[in-house]
Amino acid sequence: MGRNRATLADVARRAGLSKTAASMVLNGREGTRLSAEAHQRVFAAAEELGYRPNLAARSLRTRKTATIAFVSDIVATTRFAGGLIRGALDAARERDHVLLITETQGDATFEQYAIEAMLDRQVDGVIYAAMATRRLTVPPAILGGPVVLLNATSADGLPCVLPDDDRAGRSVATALLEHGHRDAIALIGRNRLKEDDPEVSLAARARLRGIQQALGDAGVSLLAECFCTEWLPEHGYAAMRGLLSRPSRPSAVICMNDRLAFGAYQALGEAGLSVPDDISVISFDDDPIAAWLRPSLATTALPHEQMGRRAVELLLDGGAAEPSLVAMPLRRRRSLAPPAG
Amino acid sequence: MGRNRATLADVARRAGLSKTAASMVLNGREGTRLSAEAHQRVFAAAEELGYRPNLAARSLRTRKTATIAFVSDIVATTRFAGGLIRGALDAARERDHVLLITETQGDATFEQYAIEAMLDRQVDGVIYAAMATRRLTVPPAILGGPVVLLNATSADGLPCVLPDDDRAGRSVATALLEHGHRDAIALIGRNRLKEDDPEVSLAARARLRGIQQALGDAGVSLLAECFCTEWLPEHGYAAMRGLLSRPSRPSAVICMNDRLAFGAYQALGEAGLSVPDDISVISFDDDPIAAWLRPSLATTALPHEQMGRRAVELLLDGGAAEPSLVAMPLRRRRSLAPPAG
DNA sequence: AGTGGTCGCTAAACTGATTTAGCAGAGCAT
DNA sequence: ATGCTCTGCTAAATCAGTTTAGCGACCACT
Repeated sequence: MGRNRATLADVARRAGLSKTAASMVLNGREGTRLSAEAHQRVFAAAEELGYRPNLAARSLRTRKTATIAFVSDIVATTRFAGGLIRGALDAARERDHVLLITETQGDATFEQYAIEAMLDRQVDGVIYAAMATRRLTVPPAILGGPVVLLNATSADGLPCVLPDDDRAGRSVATALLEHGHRDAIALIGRNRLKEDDPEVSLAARARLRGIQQALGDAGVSLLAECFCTEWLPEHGYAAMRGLLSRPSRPSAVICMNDRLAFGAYQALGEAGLSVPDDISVISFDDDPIAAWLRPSLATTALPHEQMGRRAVELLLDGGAAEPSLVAMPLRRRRSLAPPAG
Repeated sequence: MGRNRATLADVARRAGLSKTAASMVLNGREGTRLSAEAHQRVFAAAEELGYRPNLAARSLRTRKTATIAFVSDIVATTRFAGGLIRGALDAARERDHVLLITETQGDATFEQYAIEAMLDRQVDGVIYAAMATRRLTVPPAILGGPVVLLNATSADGLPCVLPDDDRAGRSVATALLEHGHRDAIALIGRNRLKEDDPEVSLAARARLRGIQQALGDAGVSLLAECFCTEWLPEHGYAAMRGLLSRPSRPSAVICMNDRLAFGAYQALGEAGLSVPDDISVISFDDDPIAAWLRPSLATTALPHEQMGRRAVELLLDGGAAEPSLVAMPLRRRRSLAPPAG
């Protein structure tokens, strides 16, 4: 790999100048008194030789590697992670940086190992990402340099990037109100653990609060709230069946995420009910399935790409200490309609 | 990041030995004549100082970085990619290596840039991954060192890792035969472009061939074959509606991937037909939705994790030149039953 | 003539590791 | 006493850059 690469010494020799001169010219150093002709010769020589600096050698002296560590618990390899990484990659590329990615799988030994491996490679900073939006404790080893938390916060007040779940909750509730739903709105996906323990989730509480605020402002209260032990399709299915067995059927349902909504759709389909004519459905995340469902599912998108991008920007360009909240856009789709009758 | 790290010189000084001695001891060099006591002192000093070698410095000398480039067109950030990366990460970790990940988004300029960025960092080798299993042309820049193609082949005969779609096709067909389906099996997802142009897809042709062979061996031929311009839910939906409008209804349907099957489920649900009592369904990929569908969808899993792992093994441990085929396990689920009546 | 400043450039130190070449001392045979 | 080998260790070169310190030539001014 990369054998036979021309070195700075080669360039200097060809240009008939010293390594010093070549280095300064190629780095565009101000204030050197090298002649225009010297500049020409160096650029020409570099061009002819296809010179590219050896970054290992450079970083040995400068202590900069133009490399960022992206450490995540498990985010790197899930469907939710794609956007985070893509946004980070894009922003990194724009700044001539590159990403060293690892995953700890929630294992402390792996984490320790991963962080050491990154630090040994002299990364310029660390992005520490979590799959579920939550509060976590940052391993002390990475506190020696720049760190940004992605989809997470910590007690240390480190810079962090979070989705604006609170506002998303309000958008979702407001969308239903706008369609005329009022006193027959049900909620699927209440979960004490997620709501009460910030180390488990920050999203559940924020989404719930947003929903409650928007409904409260409109003088509306929820018809029913279903608790779910997990936010998976099967739980949404069970919850929806529960709702349908009650005397008063809801006109609209808010699901705490799209997978619950997927399960809810299944239950509605089996019951012979139509979305949105009988019941409107709206949720959170904008999982790919949301657009595939029939009818397509209205939801608020987790702005993964924006978040990944923001994390890199915060890390390299510096930024505010308070949490950087990224808006979750509402995707208006076919699952919304005014209440029947 | 990593300021104040102890250097080898620090360790040597503390041990009362030369850098040479310290280096040799810490690298476990055979044949040095350093005393047992010298070994002790070096290890103790390294331990006390928390010494970790600076890999930039080491690689300057050794031309090894213990870093692998993972370059993909778009795989890194899609739901399908997770496993590839995870497998690669695991195998890399086991060999004390780390992954530098980039995505080209199919853009030649980005690709050029990404590859240069990796080579500038002296990576030990490149894994070049594609989202769709296909044949591609490798950029010449990476041919200077070890390369492994992941989910792709090339005309250059480079080592590559592919899913065994042919065998998966046979598994799928065989599973239906085992359930007693014979002359009423339909296929959804024929696509000339995918089948005929290896630069678009290798999977379509291989899956089809596997299916045809297994059915042919049993003396069975397909009841119907539906062509789809893409392999998305909407196309599966349309194809299934088409099938149901024909005089003879199939007893089982093979879908070329799970997204098509998802669409087919939707059409079946609307038509009031039951899976698997009225029609069995089986497909390919083992997308997460396959397990979430009701009833759960039988499918053959793309062995992403295994593939990513294999790529790293091939790259670092060397291996056969012929394509390394990874088996696609059959996931037997609820969507299979004997034909009705 | 001597002094000082600017211009255009370079030698050498430095980064932190690995590796080559070789030195000092002990033991042994001649 | 000399030469030889073996043991246990080290000095210095090397990798490919960046950076510091400063050199020689030329000019202007007193």
